[in-house]
Amino acid sequence: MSLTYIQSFVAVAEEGHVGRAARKLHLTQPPLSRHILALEDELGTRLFERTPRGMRLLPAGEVFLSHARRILAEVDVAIERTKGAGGSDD
Amino acid sequence: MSLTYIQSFVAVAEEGHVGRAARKLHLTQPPLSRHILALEDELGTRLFERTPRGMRLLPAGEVFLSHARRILAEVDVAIERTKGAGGSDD
DNA sequence: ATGCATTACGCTTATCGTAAAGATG
DNA sequence: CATCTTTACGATAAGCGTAATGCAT
Repeated sequence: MSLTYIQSFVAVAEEGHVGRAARKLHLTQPPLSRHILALEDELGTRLFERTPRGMRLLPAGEVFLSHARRILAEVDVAIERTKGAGGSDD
Repeated sequence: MSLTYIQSFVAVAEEGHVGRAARKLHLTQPPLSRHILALEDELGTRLFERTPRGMRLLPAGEVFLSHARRILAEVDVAIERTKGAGGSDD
């Protein structure tokens, strides 16, 4: 599991489209598509349904999405608060 | 930021010793030491005090530790629940 | 000298981007 | 055939381990 892949997943979930999510992440489609596939492989389940219009969340994907957002938010908080705690030591 | 580095940090914090933490993680000292240095660099603050006996948490390190544990626990929950949600689809 | 952490350095593995290929309306 | 995602493949970058170095008792 990797935070990069989690960020990729959230972007694709929000855009519903690998191409648009890739631009948002300053990345090209292939690596982003691989992130999703790797995540699905690691979790042992499909997260998106592939449609001609793009990517649509499956139930397992929605479950993962809520956790993914929480994880990323928690990481942001961890960074911010740790920087705050150490700022006076430098 | 990387989940691997966060796991490394928690191991070193718990062992107070890079060598022991490395064995616990099935790794050697140098990469583990680099994980900690990279984390400190990214956070812009020292997380450990280096003593002749090993590594001792600084205040900023203790702040980061509590968040780190929460992040790793949340990741575990995310995996478990997503697998559970998708298990019937396969 | 001992017991730590860190730095140097060569190698392996992971990840990227361009280009080509599948798949579906 | 148009619009997506995915696979191939060559190149770059990240990460590991052994060995050497630094630092403090």
